[in-house]
Amino acid sequence: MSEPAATGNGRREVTVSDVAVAAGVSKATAARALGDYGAVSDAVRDRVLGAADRLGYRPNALARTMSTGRSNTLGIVVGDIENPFFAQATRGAADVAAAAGFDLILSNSDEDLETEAKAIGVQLAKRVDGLLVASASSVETENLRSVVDAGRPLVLFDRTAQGVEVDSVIAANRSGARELTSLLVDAGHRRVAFISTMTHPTDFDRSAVVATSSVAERIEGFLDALTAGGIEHPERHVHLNARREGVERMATRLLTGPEAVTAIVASDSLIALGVFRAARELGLQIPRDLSLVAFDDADWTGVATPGITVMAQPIHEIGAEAAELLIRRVRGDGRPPVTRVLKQHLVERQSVAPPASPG
Amino acid sequence: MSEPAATGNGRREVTVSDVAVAAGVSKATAARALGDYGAVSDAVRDRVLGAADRLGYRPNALARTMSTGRSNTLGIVVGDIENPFFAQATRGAADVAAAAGFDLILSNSDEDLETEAKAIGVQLAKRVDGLLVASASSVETENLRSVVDAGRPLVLFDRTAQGVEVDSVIAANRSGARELTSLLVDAGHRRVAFISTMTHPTDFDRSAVVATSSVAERIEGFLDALTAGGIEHPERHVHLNARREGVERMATRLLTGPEAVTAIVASDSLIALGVFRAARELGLQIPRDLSLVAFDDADWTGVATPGITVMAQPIHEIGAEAAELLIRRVRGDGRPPVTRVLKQHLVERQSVAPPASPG
DNA sequence: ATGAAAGCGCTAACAT
DNA sequence: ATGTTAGCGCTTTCAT
Repeated sequence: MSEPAATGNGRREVTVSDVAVAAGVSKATAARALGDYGAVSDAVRDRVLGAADRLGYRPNALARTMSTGRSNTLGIVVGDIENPFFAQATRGAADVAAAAGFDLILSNSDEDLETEAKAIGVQLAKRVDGLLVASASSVETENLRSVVDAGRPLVLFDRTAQGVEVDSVIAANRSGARELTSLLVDAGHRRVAFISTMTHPTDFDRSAVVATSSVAERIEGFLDALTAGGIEHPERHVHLNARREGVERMATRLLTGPEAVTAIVASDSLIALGVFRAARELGLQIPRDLSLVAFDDADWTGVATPGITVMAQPIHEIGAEAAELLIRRVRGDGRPPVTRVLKQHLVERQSVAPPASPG
Repeated sequence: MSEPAATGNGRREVTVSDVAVAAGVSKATAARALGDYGAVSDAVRDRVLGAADRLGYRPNALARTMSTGRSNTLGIVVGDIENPFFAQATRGAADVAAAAGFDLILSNSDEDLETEAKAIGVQLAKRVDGLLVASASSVETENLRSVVDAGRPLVLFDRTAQGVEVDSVIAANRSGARELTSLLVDAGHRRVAFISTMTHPTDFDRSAVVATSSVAERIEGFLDALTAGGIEHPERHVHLNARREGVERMATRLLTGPEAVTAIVASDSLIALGVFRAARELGLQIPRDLSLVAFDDADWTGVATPGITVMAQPIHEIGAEAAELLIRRVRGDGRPPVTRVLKQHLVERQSVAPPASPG
């Protein structure tokens, strides 16, 4: 340990001790003045603060965490910060955290369990006071259990997890999907596809367990609507693994041939964008040749021609609410876990019409 | 310090000492095995690792940082993570950081100097090994100086800062703006407006110092093109403070009345979106009634009707390159600071046409 | 109100 | 190869 507290350029950090010496008081007194706790006389406080200022003292949050056991930091693990959904949810959480005096550490899981495990490991190692996670899997929950086992408060958002008894904040995906899909069915569509990028080992069948609960619920709502519309084998209309095949490629496949679909429900706005592009590429007009609806009121859905009808989620609020619940837990709230379900709302635009050739 | 290492639920953390005792070795040996450094016999390593596993040992990264002086963490301060530009740049940086074994801590500055100061303070307090920042001001640089003074490596991205001698990664904004604006001027437009949300105390005049260097450079390029086109008083065509007035409101103002502009250069894709909406609201057709160009190849610019002609920036690369430079500095690179200027490239779509009533 | 000293969990000399 | 010990910067008893 030749230069323990040395920075890259070889300069040593200014510590409480340095300030104490400069102010002619004990370390403890200096620390009290600097950390704004305990009792310090005004005169001494001024002297200490002055010295700190002069020396350019910067508190070491790590050392503080070491002795107090609290980091005043929350962690958040999202699929991909570039996804506008996660960006907005993160912003909602960050604002609440900041208002409560907490910092936020962000990690991407890439919707991959191993990457998620690493991300969580890092956060735990950094001793965050609590963790917000949109888990890569609602079924394989060891990653989440490890957080609970480590004794750290955990709040799930966007997705719940089976058998993990913690607070969760999600949207009413099933009813939202039902409403969205009904628009299509009621317009007369029979060949309707649901597209998700969710990774899944096989083709979808009714007994399948879709790893992400939010997607699973949307599928349920979708099936509800098809069933209500008297459409047989509704499960055959669900198409997963769009990431593997490529959204545009899958959309192109579904939109061509004798069995081409006349309507599509996109599981999120990124998928809808791929479908939109594929349709344009094929020379198909929305809504004449294809009716398209999606989740999330992304920027482009309002300015595209035609505007896309979407089910909007209160994304900021999801993040904010999750952060609020987490902070409450960090502060010692011991009530039984709650699951908050936030409403979605329909934004009708011009992307839905009856099918050209009914059937 | 009644329960120093206790977690929220009162459980005590498992430490190196605990593992050492369980494995029947000294703390140092256990630490060596756990931290994967120093020399440990295979037999002992297995024993230690086994014990650690059994006890559920989780390394404390904070303690490690305390003794090594390195956190293996980089900080990044952006204007707003919800802005796709920053989301992408952050992702680029995060990927490079992760590949090099660094974590990333994110803060939003809201393009506000005070908030930025706080954010930087937090990062410094957490002893990040280095800092990436897109500064709220390229002119008032005390925040950045404080980083340099603290001896932490600093890399600027998207924006440079006057008199702060550190690595920077920016895009070729002036030439990009010149090219983009020339499209308009060459098409015959004379009443062309440049819109930015940049806060500025007064109306723009030639001597004004625009706080954000990237915007300042875009303005220069814009003026270059107007001047080359023989347009007088080009500076009167620059409109700042669009955030204060509201982008749509400002666009509406500029697009109506006898002096209505026939073309607009939007300083970023969010502004362009506001202009697009305002135009639609006014019943103006692009490009017949209004030619619109912007920076950044955002999703919507490709699916809107008509497609918007944009100057695309290598956003990921900006973040990635910045992170690379920073990591190099953290590792001790002492070469003089460099400024990397990345090329922009034009994506021509259908939003530019000659003005309806020339002049 | 102030000071002395111990301790947070870890690493790094320095022995052995 | 392993153990002993000091120390990172801070907070917190416990005295005074």
